Amino acid sequence: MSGAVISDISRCLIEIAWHLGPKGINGECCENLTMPEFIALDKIFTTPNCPVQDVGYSLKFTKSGATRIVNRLEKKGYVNKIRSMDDARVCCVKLTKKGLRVLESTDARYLKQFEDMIAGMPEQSVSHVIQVIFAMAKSLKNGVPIV
Amino acid sequence: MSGAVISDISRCLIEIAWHLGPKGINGECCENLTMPEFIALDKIFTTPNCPVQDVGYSLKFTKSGATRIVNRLEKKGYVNKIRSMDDARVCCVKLTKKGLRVLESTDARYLKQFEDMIAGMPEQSVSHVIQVIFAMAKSLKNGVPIV
DNA sequence: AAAAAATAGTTGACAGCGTCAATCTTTTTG
DNA sequence: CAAAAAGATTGACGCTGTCAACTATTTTTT
Repeated sequence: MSGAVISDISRCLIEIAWHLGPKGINGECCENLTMPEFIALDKIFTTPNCPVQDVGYSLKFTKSGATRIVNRLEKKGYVNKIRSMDDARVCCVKLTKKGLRVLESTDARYLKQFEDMIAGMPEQSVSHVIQVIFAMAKSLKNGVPIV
Repeated sequence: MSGAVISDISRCLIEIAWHLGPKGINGECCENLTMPEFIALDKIFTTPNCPVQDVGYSLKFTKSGATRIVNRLEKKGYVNKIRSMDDARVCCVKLTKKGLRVLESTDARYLKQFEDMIAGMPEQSVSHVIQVIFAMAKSLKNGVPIV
């Protein structure tokens, strides 16, 4: 790979991250959720008896950051915290009905963005793009944390 | 497209944005630059006599946000502001040597990330993935601003 | 079994960041 | 020339995550 291609790849990745992610500090991704809040909600949804810290792990936040984001979600009515029966140090975070609803119904923004993006790249076949996106997401999710 | 695929696509896009982007509020993307700062620097690099507001446009910041980020870059020694000869209202922002250097030498993190990502998706051909990434970035960059 | 260490979570102080609205300066318009 | 518009800046503000200290509970040591 030539130097030019390398820096182009960097720029492209940054471009993708920036446009797909929240803009500015108050960028909302859906309803009144920021992107980290959405990710937290999804983590809570997919983790049975999710401890507060697990939310932090999936966001790469410190444990106090985890507490704060969970508290924010609780204040917004999307989750509840319940002391674990097995270990009284642990708080199990659970989605409320409202949280489940917002999670299930807020793919709209990203789908729209996907459609706009696809519309701008007619030379690519949709199913190819979807394949690559799926593979990228899977690889990034499982990958070693970035230094 | 089925509902499941739609929500999968949303999750994937969020995953990609999150892992490629800065984590947490102080997420740095390279040296001591945040991702918006890097984008600003790149914009300044590619725009002759770049006015402060242009930086804001490319980041979708307000003009005061633009002032703030340019000031931050100036404080870090990456850019200089010079009053325009043609129009004294305008500040031309220019890269310093240090700014040019950081811009030229900080593709490493993203390249590493790209390589890690590629390594995690062996079923995809590298050139194919690069094609899709380029097309995605181009489409997102030119696309209509996201609501 | 008591003491020590580890673990989960919380909180106050703090700093970074972008917005808003007001303001200043310079340029353009009518 | 007066009024409006445009570029940039600034103070106040709110949101967000970190750090370090602290509480409470559980596990390990001895």
